[in-house]
Amino acid sequence: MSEKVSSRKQQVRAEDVARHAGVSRVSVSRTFTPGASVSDATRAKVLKSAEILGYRVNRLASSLNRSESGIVALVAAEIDTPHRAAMIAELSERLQAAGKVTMLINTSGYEERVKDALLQAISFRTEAAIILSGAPDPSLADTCFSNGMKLVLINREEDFPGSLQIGPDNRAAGKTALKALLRAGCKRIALANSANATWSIVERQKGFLAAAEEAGVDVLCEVDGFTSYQAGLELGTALLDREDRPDGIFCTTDLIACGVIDAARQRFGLRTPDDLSVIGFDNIQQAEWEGYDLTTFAQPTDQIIDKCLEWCTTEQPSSETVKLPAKFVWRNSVQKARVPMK
Amino acid sequence: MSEKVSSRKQQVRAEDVARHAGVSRVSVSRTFTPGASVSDATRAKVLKSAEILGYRVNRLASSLNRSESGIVALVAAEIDTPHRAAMIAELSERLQAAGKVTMLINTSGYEERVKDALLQAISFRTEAAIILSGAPDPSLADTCFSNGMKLVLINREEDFPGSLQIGPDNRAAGKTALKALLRAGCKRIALANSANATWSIVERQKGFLAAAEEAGVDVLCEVDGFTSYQAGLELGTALLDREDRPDGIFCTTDLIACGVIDAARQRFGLRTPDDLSVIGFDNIQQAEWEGYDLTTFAQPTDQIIDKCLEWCTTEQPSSETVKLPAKFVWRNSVQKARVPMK
DNA sequence: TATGCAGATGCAAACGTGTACAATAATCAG
DNA sequence: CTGATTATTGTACACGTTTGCATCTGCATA
Repeated sequence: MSEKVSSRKQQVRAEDVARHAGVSRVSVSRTFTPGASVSDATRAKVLKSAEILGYRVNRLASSLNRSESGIVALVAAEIDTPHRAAMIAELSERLQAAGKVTMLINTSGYEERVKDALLQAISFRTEAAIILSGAPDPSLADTCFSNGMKLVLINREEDFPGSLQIGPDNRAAGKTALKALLRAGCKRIALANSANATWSIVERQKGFLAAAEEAGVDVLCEVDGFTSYQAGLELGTALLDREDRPDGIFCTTDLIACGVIDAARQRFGLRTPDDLSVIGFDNIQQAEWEGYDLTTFAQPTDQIIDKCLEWCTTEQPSSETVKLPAKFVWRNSVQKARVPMK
Repeated sequence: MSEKVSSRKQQVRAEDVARHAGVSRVSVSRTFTPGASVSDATRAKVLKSAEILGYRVNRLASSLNRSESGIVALVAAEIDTPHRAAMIAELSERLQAAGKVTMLINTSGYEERVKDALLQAISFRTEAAIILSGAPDPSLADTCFSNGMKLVLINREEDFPGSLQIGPDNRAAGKTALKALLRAGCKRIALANSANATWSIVERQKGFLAAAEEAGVDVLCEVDGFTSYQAGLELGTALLDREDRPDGIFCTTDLIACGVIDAARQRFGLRTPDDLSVIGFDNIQQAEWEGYDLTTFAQPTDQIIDKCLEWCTTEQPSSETVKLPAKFVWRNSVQKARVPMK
């Protein structure tokens, strides 16, 4: 039937344009290839015919004999989380500006899905895969490399040869958080973290606890639930319900911090910063909201992305681990300093 | 130099696998093509060799002579906005489950970028483009169709032949919002909306105002800023600062509603629902947070996506406009009914 | 006029895969 | 054992590009 033919032939090819413009097929290709040699007259004819016929270069086909596909894979879980969403928004924006195309691969759920994601990326001959959550099997990474793909791990610092590992200096931030709480005069200091936390989130906890040990102060640790607002509510409730109620809490995530603040306000009638000092991490949009006004750490998103793009566009990039300082953002969820700096 | 060769030849091809397994190249192709005829012995050999060599079918190449690329474009602006992010998370998840691959195109900024986005989608022979914000030029849409691409417009109901237009029934929701405020006994009713609102958001406003006129009540209209929390803060401040301070506000967006509630609480010491009733729209995650506990409308996300996928996988789908009811979500930002239902 | 040169164009061969068709091997009924 | 049927494999071409090489044109230089 004719339907079969139409569903087969419906694409406009370079040859159609060539025939319409009365030039050879290669001239069409050259017209759309920057730096190729075509006369102005030919180019004009081609462009006009292409416009009329609605022709667009088939990048699937052109990727075949060019070495670059122009596609970059973004692998991430829980992409509706504020910080993750902001990261993806920025990354896709910048990739686009750099002439790349982003393929989004959602890996929420099983950890196994990172593997499937990378296999998919390989299938589409992605130039690079930027992994925002989780980490691949080393052998799988090798398969990526052997197919000419670059690998970026954000927020992972494990030893992973051949890739770029980049993220904030989580330990240093944890340390800074403790100092800030001490300087605010907090006497009973606590930490609220999720039991299902990412590697990088656990690093923040470690940095915080290490600094506490160094300073010789006890820290009340409450670890439970997921990295979510709801977990924050519960963690906050558990902490504030104690007899030795803490007066300073470091939350490993802004979402948790928001939950803790709401628990304090709605369930205990406590206010930040007067009754309770709270510090978060990520600087999500809600941290700026008037109801929270959260003192927190801003992820060095811009610098991370800068480095990402630069590394990915390098010809033969070498393995690299980059730790960038997270900027401490002073707002109003922590008591003004009572203890003077020495 | 050898580097040039390696950067050229580094991809593992079906032919390499064939040679390694001692079979013909087509047998490799058939092994990875569901339903093709290969003997178990051959398939086993091929799979083993493929595993060893790290071979993956090049989908760019296979898309050339199959008619389907498996790629679906997601076109959206401001993808770090809570509702948008949730939508993208769900969509990418479901597309993946349906065996599709999602290409994310960020169109924040100029309206013109929707055009570039679609041109890019055509270049990659995307099977469909799902547009979450903005609308394309009709002539451009035709180019899409002539290249065999399907078009879905979410949250647009303009007449757009050849595409699926789907979204919540915004007018009906506006109407429901007004009734709810009246039933709560509100005397001075207001509407808070952004001056840069989307088409669908304006529909909510129209529905609300139409219902008000029908009921013979005056509505205080405050329209300014962007569709953001900050705009909500300012709109709320402006409204609550008036002599005839409103006691019921419909916000066309949850983000605006959160801003209004915070303005009430932080700047005027007013609480919902006692001093003020507030209704939002979108049912973003923050609406559920204890500090807001916002009564709002849930977008029929699941049904929208169901319909999307079904329509996109239909062979020759016909133009269709679908309006789905938005579910009213009762929480605690609106006074309990003082006026009995009649 | 002959020589060289640069720009424009065409031919043919890739890129890596899927599939119609023909050819071969295996199976089975008689 | 023969012919018919089926399962498997191989050959050749198609998909829509880009690109190396060769050709051709026009033009300035010696």
